[in-house]
Amino acid sequence: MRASSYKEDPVYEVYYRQQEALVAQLITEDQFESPIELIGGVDVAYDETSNRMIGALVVLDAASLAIVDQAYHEMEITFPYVPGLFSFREVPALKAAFQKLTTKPQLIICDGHGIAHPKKMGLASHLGITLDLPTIGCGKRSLLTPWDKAALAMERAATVPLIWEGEIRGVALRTQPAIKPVFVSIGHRVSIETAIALTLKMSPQYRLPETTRAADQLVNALREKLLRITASEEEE
DNA sequence: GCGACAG
DNA sequence: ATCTTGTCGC
Repeated sequence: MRASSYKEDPVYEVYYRQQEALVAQLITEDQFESPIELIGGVDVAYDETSNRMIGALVVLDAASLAIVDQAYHEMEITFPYVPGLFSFREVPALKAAFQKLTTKPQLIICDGHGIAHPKKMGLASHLGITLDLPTIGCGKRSLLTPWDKAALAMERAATVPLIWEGEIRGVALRTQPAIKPVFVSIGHRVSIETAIALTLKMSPQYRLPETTRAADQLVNALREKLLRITASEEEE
């Protein structure tokens, strides 16, 4: 497991310094009231043509997986996609969506990493600290490559650690037998054990957690609506 | 020097 | 992320 180098673009210096300040507030152990019954999922969609984005947050009942509440926020895109600074792009819209919720979740599973990030400040950690809420990072691809693919057993719940600078920053986790794993890490105020257990609980049937799938569906429906509006304005 | 690089 | 045609399988 090679500890790859991580380059910081001097252009974004101020944001890297901000990440260092945020890491000081990071909590990597369970700190919440049990039981967790309401879990949130997030996703963001983009329309580069209109330079607008939609952040969505869906709240599910952890036992039934039923949707309890949902909210979204549309706004201008204000930050480019830069690997390592992803959270600065998505947090503003997600924070605004969170504030519109009637029923707040007790924890959020994010579409992106937590501390499985070169500076331990992926989207999940940044959002968790911003909202002061427990969060789990659950990405579709690892940012900390490479990982030991051959060591990951085929059965559901199999894991293999993601190592970075000699530390276990997260795990590759198979949520379904023989299916490509997801990459789970501590976001904020949860242990890795809790992060894995809740990710599995919320992924009874598909590769991705139901929270992520629900947020994904909402954001795609909203995006279609946004594109129709953008198109009709261009006709005028 | 080039590549790799969450969504 | 978004774009984008077909294709394989339950």
